[in-house]
Amino acid sequence: MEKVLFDCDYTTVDGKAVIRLFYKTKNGWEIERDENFTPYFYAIPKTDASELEKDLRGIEDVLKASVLEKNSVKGPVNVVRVETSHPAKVPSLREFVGELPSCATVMEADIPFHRRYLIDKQLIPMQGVEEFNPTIAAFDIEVYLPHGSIDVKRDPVTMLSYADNRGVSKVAVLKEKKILDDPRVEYIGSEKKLLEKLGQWVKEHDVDILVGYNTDNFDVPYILERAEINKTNIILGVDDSPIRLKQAGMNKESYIKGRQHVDLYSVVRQLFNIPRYRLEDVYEEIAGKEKKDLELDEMNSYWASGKPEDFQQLVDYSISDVEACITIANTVIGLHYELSRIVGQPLGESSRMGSGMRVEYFLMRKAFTQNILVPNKPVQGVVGDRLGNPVKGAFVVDPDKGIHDNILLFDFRSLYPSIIISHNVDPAMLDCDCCTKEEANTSPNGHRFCAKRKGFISTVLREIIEKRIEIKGKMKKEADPQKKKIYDVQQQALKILANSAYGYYGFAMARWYSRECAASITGWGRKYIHETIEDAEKAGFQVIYGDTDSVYLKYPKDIPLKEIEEKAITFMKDVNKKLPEAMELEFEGSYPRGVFITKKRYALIDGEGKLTVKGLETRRRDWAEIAKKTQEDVLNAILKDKNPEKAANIVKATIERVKSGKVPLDELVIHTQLTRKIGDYVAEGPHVAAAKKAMKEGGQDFGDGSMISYIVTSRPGKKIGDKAEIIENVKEGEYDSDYYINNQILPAVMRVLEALDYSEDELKGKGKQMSLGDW
DNA sequence: TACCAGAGGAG
DNA sequence: AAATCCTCTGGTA
Repeated sequence: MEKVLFDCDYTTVDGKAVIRLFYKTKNGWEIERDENFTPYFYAIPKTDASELEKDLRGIEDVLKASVLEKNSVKGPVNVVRVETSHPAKVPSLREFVGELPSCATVMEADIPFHRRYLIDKQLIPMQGVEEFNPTIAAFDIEVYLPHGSIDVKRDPVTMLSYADNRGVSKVAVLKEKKILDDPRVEYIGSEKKLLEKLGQWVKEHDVDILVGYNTDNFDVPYILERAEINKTNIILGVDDSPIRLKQAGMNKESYIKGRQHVDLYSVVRQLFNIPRYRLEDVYEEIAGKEKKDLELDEMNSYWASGKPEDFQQLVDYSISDVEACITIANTVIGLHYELSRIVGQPLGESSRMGSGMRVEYFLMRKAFTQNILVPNKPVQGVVGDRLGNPVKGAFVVDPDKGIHDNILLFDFRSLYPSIIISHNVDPAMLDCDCCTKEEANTSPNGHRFCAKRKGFISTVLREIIEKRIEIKGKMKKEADPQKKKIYDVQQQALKILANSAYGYYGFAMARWYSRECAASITGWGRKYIHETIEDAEKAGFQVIYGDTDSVYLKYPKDIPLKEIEEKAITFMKDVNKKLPEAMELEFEGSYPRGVFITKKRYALIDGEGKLTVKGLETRRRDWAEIAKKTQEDVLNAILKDKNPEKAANIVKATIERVKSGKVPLDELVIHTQLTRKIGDYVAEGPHVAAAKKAMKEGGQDFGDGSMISYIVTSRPGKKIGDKAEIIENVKEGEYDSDYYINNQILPAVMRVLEALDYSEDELKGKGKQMSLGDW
């Protein structure tokens, strides 16, 4: 690999767009230019393409108009390719062309120019980047906040920290005089110079990928505002351009030319399923250990005091943040190199895409190679119609509530992707003329898909799945752990893409949206799970539970486990014989014991004694830790120790502890997210009430998306909301014991204990004694 | 008691 | 800017 493509954009020279490609080579950055790529789109004729072509000739801004054939959903069509000189001219020109009497519509006029270039030239960013061993650096700012609130106009940046994957860690501070002997600290008297340090460091260390945590929405906007106040620029681009901030819906995105900026916050939110996404939470999830943390008032007093020991705390904290970012980057960046390659767009852009956009750019790239016309993005009214017309989803079995022993779990491997490729589920294959009713793949809801040709989307999905199998095979054989890791990341990326295909068909903003496809996929899914349940029952199994693509079974008679397993294998083989070739029911494992509460809420213990909990409070972030922990202990007592008495004692002891008033607030805090602006709530729950109070009294600002961490206090009030206060405003011990006993611990544990009634023989009558009154 | 809004999980 | 199904709480009438 001679060079790696990092970025693509265009500049304007004499009114003409010039593409720039940013390559990293062994000798540094190289910018290649292409002056010969012109913006274009397709005009679709009402009737005759040559008539439309004639109408287009001589129109101002039309450089060239030529008839050519493209493949549409309805088959080959003649279209007119319209070229113009500059991307900025496209919006007005496409409107004008679209209004011509001979023109039905325009297509592919809504693809950003630099992305269009990468697609048309089939260039792949990040190809071979691993061999280059790129320099990844993290940055972070601290602001001294003596006023308790943050005001970018008033409060300067006091610290700027930096760490990279070469072992450099340092921090620039807004203090003139040396305080510490720590060689990592640079003392800088002016904020202007402090801000400029970022650009100097990035250049000095020749950073390839700059990362941060929530840098899009905090650090970069803050730095840019402070830079403006200080009349300076934040030069980070390899062409010496400043970092650029873009409004993207509700959020901001920031981009650097050439070297790529990745905000790990958005990356991590997609990749990990954890209750909270603060930097320390994510670091703990990855590293398995806690990160140094400081409270806001500690930070303020340490900065104000200026004592060496206090200042050292600040330095350590600030550096621990950027070092944590490097740890996170090291674990997630490989997958994002791969996603950038699959999506075919620069890392900075692909890392900020959701699943829908990723699928779309992947499909657009494939469509180009097959001369397929890319459908337009839907207009607002169409999006509204799609949203107002949801697609029926999966089937969930009402569980046989209570305790069960010797449970077997089966599930369909990649159910939805395998349905798509097995039945050729593709918008272009819908209701074809070439197949009779009998010949076509007819979905349970009556949609017919061609059985003679193969759809473009169903085919690329098949290729993805086959590629993944091939890579997994190579991965297994590979001995070198580093190469193994790369294969693993490749197969993960393909899995992510394949699993997004169904969601994409039902995504209201999708170009290739297809209600018929989405409904057919879930329709087939429901059919297969229903048939599997029937077959299991016919084979003598009891179906305890099932959801979408999984079934939990048990054999009701008391026969040896070995015989049950044999019957299970026979059942599975029979099911698989009937299934299309790409589909497969797999045996996932067995569980000695489980308790099923309701749909999507149950717990299982495996052969090693490991507890799996689904949907119950233990798994929810909007329940207090004390309720979650007690529920988990009770589940273990029942499923692992088979000892309901122990469960009862756990609950009694916890309640005593709560009553004593000595439970730390950490175990009582409830985390609930604001999912809209505070003024937009019709119903005011406790978290909203707590947030409102804190905003009124403390001058804090909780916007859309903020996590509210509150305590139900012992303060007077009728509603729970009256007693709810954000944790920062509550003293230890100031909590409402009755609330935590009656509304947190008891509901959580009783849900589990009440299920015991279903197997009284095992409980030897003890279940009956455990009612709410006994406590 | 019945109903709604809201949150967050499962697959 | 991927989808739907589902349970449960707190507030209100």
